[in-house]
Amino acid sequence: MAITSHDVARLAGVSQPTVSRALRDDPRVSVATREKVRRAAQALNYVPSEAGRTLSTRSTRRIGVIVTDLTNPFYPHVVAPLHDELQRLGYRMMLLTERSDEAVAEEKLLDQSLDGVVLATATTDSRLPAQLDRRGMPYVFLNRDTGGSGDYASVVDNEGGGRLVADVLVGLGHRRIAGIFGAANTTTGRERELGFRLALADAGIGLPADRVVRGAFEYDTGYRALPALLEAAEAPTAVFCGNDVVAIGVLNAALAAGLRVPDDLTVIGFDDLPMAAWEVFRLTTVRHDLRELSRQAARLLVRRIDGDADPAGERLVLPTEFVPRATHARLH
Amino acid sequence: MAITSHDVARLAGVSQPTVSRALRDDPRVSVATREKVRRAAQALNYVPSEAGRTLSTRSTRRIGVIVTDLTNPFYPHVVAPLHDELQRLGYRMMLLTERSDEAVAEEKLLDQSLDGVVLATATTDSRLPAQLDRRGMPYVFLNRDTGGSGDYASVVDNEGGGRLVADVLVGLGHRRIAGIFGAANTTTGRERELGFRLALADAGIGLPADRVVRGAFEYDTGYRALPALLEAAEAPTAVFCGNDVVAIGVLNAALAAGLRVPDDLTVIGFDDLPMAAWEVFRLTTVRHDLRELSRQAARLLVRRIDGDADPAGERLVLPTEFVPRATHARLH
DNA sequence: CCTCGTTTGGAATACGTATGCATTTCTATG
DNA sequence: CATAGAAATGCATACGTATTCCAAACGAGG
Repeated sequence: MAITSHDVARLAGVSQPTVSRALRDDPRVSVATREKVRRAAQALNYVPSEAGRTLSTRSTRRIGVIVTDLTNPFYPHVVAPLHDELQRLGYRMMLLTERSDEAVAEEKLLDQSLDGVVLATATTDSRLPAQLDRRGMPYVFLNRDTGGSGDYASVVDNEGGGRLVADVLVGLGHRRIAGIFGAANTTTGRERELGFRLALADAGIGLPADRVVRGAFEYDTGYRALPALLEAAEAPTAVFCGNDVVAIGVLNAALAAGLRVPDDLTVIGFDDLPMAAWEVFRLTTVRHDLRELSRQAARLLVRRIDGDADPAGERLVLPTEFVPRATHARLH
Repeated sequence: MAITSHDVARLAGVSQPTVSRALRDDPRVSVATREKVRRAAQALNYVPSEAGRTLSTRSTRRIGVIVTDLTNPFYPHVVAPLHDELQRLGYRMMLLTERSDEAVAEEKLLDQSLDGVVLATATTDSRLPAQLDRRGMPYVFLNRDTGGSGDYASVVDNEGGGRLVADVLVGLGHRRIAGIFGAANTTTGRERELGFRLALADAGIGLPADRVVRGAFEYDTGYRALPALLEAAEAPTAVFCGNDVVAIGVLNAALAAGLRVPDDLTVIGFDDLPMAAWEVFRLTTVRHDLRELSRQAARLLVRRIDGDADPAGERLVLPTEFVPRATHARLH
């Protein structure tokens, strides 16, 4: 059923190696035969076998992208530019959507079917990076990393972003401030919390335990956290959320609870997903360049594969910017 | 760098074929040597080469899923159950996210690196199915198909769903009704429109051209369509949207235009994405079982690959159900 | 003690492509 | 016209795994 280069060779009246060379524009094959081979390949609808090529060249021109939950709107916005940039660099993207990092490691990453890996949902306790290191598989972190030195990573200035928000909230007069941060085993969660806490501390404001929630970067985290925060002795007047998806969960919970935003509650997100600008939300948030974050990761990985990256590791950090919309207000 | 079955064989003191057999639990290898080989493989962290196996067996146990725009929240909700079901069936999912169907065909689907394909974003004018047929590559349509007979498809009763909505709107007293349908080259768009029109016609209600918009199943389609519909001589009192994402665009546009939903305008979607239930939307819509739709597609494809499917084609149709929430109201 | 059948393992090879090396076919130059 | 050199193509082989076929070893029965 499948058509091989041998079939093309037979039809064109040349040898198989000549077909291989002709189709790859090897200068060693004459223009005449090149044309002849091309026509034969066209006629037979020949497509080179990926497996054969891989086995022969020991290179797949394919890069794996690990994402645990595509349902989270954040990731599609990462995956799309990643795909385009990788394609531009001559690689194909293979999206691996596993529930957990670990299941992925053994079977799929190390079977020589990938030239490199982008880790988009790394946790600080994952054993995956070590496994990849051991097998010499090039990889980069995207958005999250493990916080170790010597890593290759394209990340955001999370700490700076957290600081931005704290400064704004303090400037608006808020004192009873709550935080719904990301999971403690993610650097995005930790760094945003750190920056936020440090800037609050600079202003002499504390963040008591009953005004702090940590959880996955999901809608439900925000949706369920708000009622809990409101039950505290002194309800917060402002909430900083680990990302936009969590903030949107909070906004919906606020609506369910009959709270008006921003009059009764200021809500601030992180990421500035397209969704954040929707009229129903008009979410005040922290922006960073998600496209550039992804493109940078792609380029860094390819540099690493080519051996052109700094052997000591490279950590590319993108700046953040405060985006005022309609979910924050001065405390009255 | 890479460890092969030959390395394992050397360490275990057996031949390479024995390694292959031992790790695949071939009864022809004794329990003792099997254990010996296993330990050697373990010690070396051996992972079989995908390319080598593919070349030898001519089977990849890998299925491609074609989706054009992951940014559209509909698709992640299809991809996740698809991934799980395929995994359950012993296949790996490879997600192909190309802008257009055509770019995909030549290079990626026919290079013998896939055992089958799921088409989730087919258009009626796509040449891709014909190409796959020509090369004997098994495939199924998911959600959308091309409307041809002899196809293998897992779809929704779109026409019935369209009828449901029309009946409800008529029953609520609406007469000036608008439709924002999907693209004309998709069966989902066409069938929902057809069912809607037929049921309206049954009630003696027409659908004039200035109350009809067609466009991609995207947020922007709804967001931009509403202002246009409102400019008509007689503004509609109800809008049926081709899917939830479009409806959400309409809801945001309504908010921007100062229209109250459902008092000023009834809005109805299709799909019942999790997002539709969010408090900010509470979208009245048409539900179908997206998980089952995906699982069914996976099972159908695997049956087709195994040669167990009906050679005349199979078209599995899931029922729809009306989901009343808060975006519809009786005309007063 | 010989023979036959069974069990277990190895040798050889196929899968499809790419590439180093040998070979042929030109062209140009003496 | 002979020959060196360049250009073009073919031959042989490697890549890693799975499988077909064959050989060895072993035990049982006569």
